[in-house]
Amino acid sequence: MIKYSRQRECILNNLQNRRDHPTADMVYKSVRLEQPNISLGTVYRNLSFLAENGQILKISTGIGPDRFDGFTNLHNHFICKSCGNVMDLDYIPSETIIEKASNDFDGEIEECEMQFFGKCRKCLLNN
Amino acid sequence: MIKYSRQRECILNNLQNRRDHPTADMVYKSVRLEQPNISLGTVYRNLSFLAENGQILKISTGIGPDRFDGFTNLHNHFICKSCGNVMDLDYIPSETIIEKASNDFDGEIEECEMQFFGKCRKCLLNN
DNA sequence: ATTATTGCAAAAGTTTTGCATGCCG
DNA sequence: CGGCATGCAAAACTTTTGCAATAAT
Repeated sequence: MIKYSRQRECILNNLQNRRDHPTADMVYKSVRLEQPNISLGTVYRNLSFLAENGQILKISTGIGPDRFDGFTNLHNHFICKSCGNVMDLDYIPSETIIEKASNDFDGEIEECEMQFFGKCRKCLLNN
Repeated sequence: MIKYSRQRECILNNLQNRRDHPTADMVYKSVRLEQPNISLGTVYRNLSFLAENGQILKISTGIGPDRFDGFTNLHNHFICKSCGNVMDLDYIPSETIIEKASNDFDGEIEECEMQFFGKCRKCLLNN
């Protein structure tokens, strides 16, 4: 049974009101402005909880700590290999990817995520 | 200037002779059978080196530690949400994904990786 | 009253790094 | 010889967890 928690609500609100893709620690620092007593452990616990419930996305980029995204509409991510920042990419292939990929695979595919890597505009200019 | 190292060669060979997607520690344990004095730090350093040089792939799954892949031909990965194992998926969309995605994006996209999530055959049966 | 959730702090786990030594070119 | 690479161990970082206290139903 799931009980309401002010901390969880703040974390979800925080993620839904920003367009970057913060780390757990960034969420922690930001939420602490409203909830000064919240602990980092609680942030981690709720981020896991919300991600498992599909209310947020967890993004593992391979560059630094995991990132989180409060927007769960269908989209993909670009990851800058230079600065590690994550940006939204609204392009979605027109093919029915999961369906086609399932033909090749002996198990149950539920989700597909595309990650694009390269250099963001800012890092291109700073070279 | 890059110098030859027996350790690096062993690590690369090890990855190219297995079809799983081992963690750094798994590579370490395996390579240590031939190179008993190799250290975990050296394994990490060389895995990073090889991945940056495009000789191997680094895979961040979001479930446990990073995985590595000695096969760099174009393919994608399936990640079992139950056991965390990584498997190859040879399906490649027919669209020119990167080209199309670049239209939406203000930076330079170099690579695209697709990760499929779900349950592998083994985990489906064990329920 | 019951139990999910929290705060705190310690622990676990992964990856990086400093430094003296060894090995390749 | 000069400098990259290694082994070792410590450190840095990220994330998880145990437990007593707090808060929601």
